Amino acid sequence: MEKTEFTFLPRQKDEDIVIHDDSFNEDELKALIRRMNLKVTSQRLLILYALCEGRRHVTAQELYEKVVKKDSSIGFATVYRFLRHMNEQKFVTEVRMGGLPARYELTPKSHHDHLTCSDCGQIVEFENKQIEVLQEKVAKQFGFTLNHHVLELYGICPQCQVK
Amino acid sequence: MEKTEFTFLPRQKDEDIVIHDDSFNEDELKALIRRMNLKVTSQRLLILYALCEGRRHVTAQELYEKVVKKDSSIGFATVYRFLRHMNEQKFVTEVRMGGLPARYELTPKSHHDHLTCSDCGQIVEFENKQIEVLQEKVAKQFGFTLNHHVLELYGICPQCQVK
DNA sequence: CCCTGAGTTGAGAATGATTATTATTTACTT
DNA sequence: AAGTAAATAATAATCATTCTCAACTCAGGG
Repeated sequence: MEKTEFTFLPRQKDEDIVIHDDSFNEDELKALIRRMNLKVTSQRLLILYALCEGRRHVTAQELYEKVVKKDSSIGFATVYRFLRHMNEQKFVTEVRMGGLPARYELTPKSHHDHLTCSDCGQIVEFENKQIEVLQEKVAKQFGFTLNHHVLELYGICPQCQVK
Repeated sequence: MEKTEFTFLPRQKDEDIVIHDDSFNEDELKALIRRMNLKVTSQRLLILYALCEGRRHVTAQELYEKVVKKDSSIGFATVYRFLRHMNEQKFVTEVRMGGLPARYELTPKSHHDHLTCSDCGQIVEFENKQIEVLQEKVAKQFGFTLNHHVLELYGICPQCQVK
């Protein structure tokens, strides 16, 4: 288990996370930023920190609001810019749904698909091997070699159904 | 081949389309609008006409520009409004890709997904009932009611594999 | 440790797609 | 034909995101 993996293993819930000083330490975050050929700044460290420790699938605004609490002088453009960089370099993945604001997650090591609530935007992740096998089958049927797919399910979540 | 099906059978290429006076006649378009519980107006007829005759997957702007040539007084809000109505009533389907403007197509009678060649862009449409059943299963598992999904497979087509 | 220049930042303006507002016009009902 | 509810054009508003740019800061060499 290598140390550097932590940044790519986002947690499911806030409560799951206990940050010991040596797990999200500055050096590791700095190395991560350098790997993207970017300069290390306090702002970027803060943003990364918030991303690692927070809930998955945040919008840029949510992330900005979180980060502003730690450093009230930070600008939202900085958050957008950094998210864009990280997305380009595949360190985060952008998820878009309808016309709603984009949501970001640290790119997971293992693939998963999304089930999104059309009403509140909540995203549930899932993995289904059977579906994946069938996809391979379809591709083969047309002589394609498959290398990537997007599966997004849209519906209404239990909470929104009540309303 | 029933007459009323034409509106739901978008064409692959512009060249495929020959509009004889009796195929997209006003009465049929009017009936279509009334089926949505909307009033028949010259603007809506024009928009519908442009949608039926044009290429698939147009943006609201493209459609507006097309329609404005026939009636220069038409407003773009009218196009957006009507597209929204038709989308709500499932007469057109909205497709969003990245942060790009939404694209619309007349809702095809039979649902299909896409298998796209990452190399040449060729698109193969397919349908797989088994996958759809599994999707319903996943949604139910999380308490969601499913109403729509996007499944896009990306790979290399047989022709491009040879190269 | 300081200099330098290239990269980064914050603030706010700009953009682009889409939606809301409103006064006016139009379609359908009686 | 007259009344009324809906639709329209024009334009303002909104919302997420990107751009601009002057001021600031990091990294690397002397």
